[in-house]
Amino acid sequence: MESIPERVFDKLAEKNIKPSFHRIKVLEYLMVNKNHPTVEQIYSSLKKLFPTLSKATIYNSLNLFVEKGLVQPITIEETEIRYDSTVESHGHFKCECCRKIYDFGIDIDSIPSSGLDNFIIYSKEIYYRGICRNCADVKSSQRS
Amino acid sequence: MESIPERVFDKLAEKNIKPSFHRIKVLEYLMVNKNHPTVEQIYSSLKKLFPTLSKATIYNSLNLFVEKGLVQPITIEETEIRYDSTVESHGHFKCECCRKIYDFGIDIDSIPSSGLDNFIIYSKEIYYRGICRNCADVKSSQRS
DNA sequence: GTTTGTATTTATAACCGTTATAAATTTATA
DNA sequence: TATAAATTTATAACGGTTATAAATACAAAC
Repeated sequence: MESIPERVFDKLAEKNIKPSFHRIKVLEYLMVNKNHPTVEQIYSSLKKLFPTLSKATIYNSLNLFVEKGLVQPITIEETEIRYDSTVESHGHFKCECCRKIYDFGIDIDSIPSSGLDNFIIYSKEIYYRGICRNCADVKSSQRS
Repeated sequence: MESIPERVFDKLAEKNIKPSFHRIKVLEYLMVNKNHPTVEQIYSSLKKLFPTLSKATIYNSLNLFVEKGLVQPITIEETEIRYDSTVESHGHFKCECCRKIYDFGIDIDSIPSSGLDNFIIYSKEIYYRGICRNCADVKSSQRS
């Protein structure tokens, strides 16, 4: 099993992205923090380690990663984009109560669809919204 | 078969939304124009008919409709929200070439998922991205 | 028909995530 | 070391959305 720093280098090399210091740190952050962080979250975390960091660098890096298919943007929020370094098939669930975004298992490619004959499909995203188990538990215990 | 004006009234009544003049016009617009319009598109169209219309009214009406489950917001675009008066199960495909958003048939509820035990699910959205048939045709004919 | 209170609409400022721009810095190449 | 190219920084600008307060429309009570 490769370590994360090793996998960061491999992923960047695989997509022909020059492994600059900041790009490495941004991708590493995404691979360690699987909680679908926003630009602001990535920026404020890395800023503590590297005080000269600019927010534009986060945007530059992420936009490059998305363009190259290394990272998936999650548009489940209306206000800001979240990012996920896992591009394999899975869904995202947003709890309307605690606002947390959960991954869940789903095999998107096994789902039959109609009306897309001769369409070329690059990516598929599945978003569910509702109340997560934790919040549902709290609510039901409050009720009793 | 009910006419659209009749269905507009029924839908509003069903959700206990007072049928003000502007709300009727906004919902009617969404039910006639099934092309997932943006706020700007709705506003500029209705503005021609009712010159005193304010854009805030469009936002107010749409936010109310979404809150009441009458209309579905589509967040497939990174920059702006689109709206769909069809809340029944279907997917949205965005062409990266012509930017058009297509509906397609898919039975979301038949798809097995894992990791959401005891989660309460309110809504499901499926977004595909790629190249639509029209744009794919143009590209392949250019190539030859 | 007034009067009074409430809901809706209008107009506009403010907010905030993102993009654009240009200067500064770093990195690569010769 | 000199030159060119790429990256990062700092900040202004952009644009979709929300917030605010005034104006208007609507409803109920008298």
